[in-house]
Amino acid sequence: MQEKRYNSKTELLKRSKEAINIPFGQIDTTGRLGTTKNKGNVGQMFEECWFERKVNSRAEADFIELGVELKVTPCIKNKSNKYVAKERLVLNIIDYMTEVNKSFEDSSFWHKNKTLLLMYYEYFKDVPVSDFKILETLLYEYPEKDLIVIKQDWEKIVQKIREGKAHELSEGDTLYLGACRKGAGGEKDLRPQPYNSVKANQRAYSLKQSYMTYILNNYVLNQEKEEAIIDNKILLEKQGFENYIINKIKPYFGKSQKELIKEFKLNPAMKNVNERIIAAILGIKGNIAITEEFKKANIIPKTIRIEYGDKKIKESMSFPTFKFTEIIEEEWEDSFMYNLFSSTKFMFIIFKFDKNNELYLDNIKFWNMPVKDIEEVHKVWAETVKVIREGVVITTKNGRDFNNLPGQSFNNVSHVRPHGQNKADTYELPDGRKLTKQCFWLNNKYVLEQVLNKEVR
DNA sequence: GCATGATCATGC
DNA sequence: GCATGATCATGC
Repeated sequence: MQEKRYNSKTELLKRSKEAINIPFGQIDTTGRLGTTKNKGNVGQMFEECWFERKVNSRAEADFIELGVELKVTPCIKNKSNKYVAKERLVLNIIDYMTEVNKSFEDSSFWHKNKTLLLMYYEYFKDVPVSDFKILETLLYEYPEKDLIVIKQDWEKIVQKIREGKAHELSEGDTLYLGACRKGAGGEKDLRPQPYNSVKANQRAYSLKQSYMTYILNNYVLNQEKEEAIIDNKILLEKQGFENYIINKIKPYFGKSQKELIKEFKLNPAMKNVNERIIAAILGIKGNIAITEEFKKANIIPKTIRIEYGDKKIKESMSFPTFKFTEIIEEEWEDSFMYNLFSSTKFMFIIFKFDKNNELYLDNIKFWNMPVKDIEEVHKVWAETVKVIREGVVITTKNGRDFNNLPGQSFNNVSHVRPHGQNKADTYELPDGRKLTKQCFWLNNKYVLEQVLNKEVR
């Protein structure tokens, strides 16, 4: 096959846009779509059938003459009928052995993925791929502000490999550019790393799902921009994202909640008053969670209140409820909980009680769950699925129902407990009975240990 | 005091 | 109407 050449990025972009709204089945002239389960086949089909290029696995960008990498990527409408990226965008596999000797500018990531031709298509469950259509396309180059963060993400990933910790890499370590697992994770997907004899899971660079959603909303669908926190690129470059935020809040450490409420003229009755305080300090009007940077990086703020003397945190930390009939259909690697803990960074807003029981702002800590603890959540998840499949055993004592889902004594990291509005707030079990909505919680002791960075058990 | 169940209150 | 953060209640 004679490969077609594209003379300019404009010509390439124009060609990509001509594919909008044409069902994939009409574009696929080589039968690539229906033949394999290879997830890459949509991209390969476009490369071959639409752009008339040979499919390859070079370290170079697909359109080598223009330095443009082609990515065909799915989006879906979420519950609120808004378009979101369906998944992270997986880029090239990280060769731990060679990447450590490179600088960002000559890294394999930058070499191949400097400019992306993004083609977003809408994905529908239970609909054949041949019916999918391209929604919109764009040539994407990282905005300067994002590139600062992406460089820092890359440094963080490579630093971990240099420390002999490639096996501890996690998507939650970084903000926009992640190191996501690639392959099933079994023995055959283990790769050598240069500074440790322990083999590490194969991982690939990826743009986080949250970042892909951001691109979709802001550059493809041209929706309204979110409020941004970062307003000083030079400081950001110098300090890094986390320290940039921490340093903005630091002058207020040690101030009492009362003082801060007064200073920022907040309504003390607001249930999220602690988060409002931090938002006010950062100079933003809306919620921290919906600012541009927090959405892009999938950072969830969580307020934590520690009893006097660092003794304990009263309550465990809750997460969204799950449907019993849905969780039993999940695979761990694609499960909600795995995705949550492997790709989310949390911003812990730490308040402490002093000896007069007065609450004061103590610290800010960015945290993501270490891989070994994600494995603990895996155990709780697996037990939960097992109990639901076998039929939840409910015993009633003094008018209270007790179930055999994994409780706090089952595991040091996480447990499952009710989380509904009342007893009538239920989901159906696979056998038709109804049970109060449940969710995963992080054990209060575990959270305390992570926040204080020491053993408390 | 802790584990576990239950439910309140606010805001979207 | 419901998700979510927060908190209370009970009994071992």
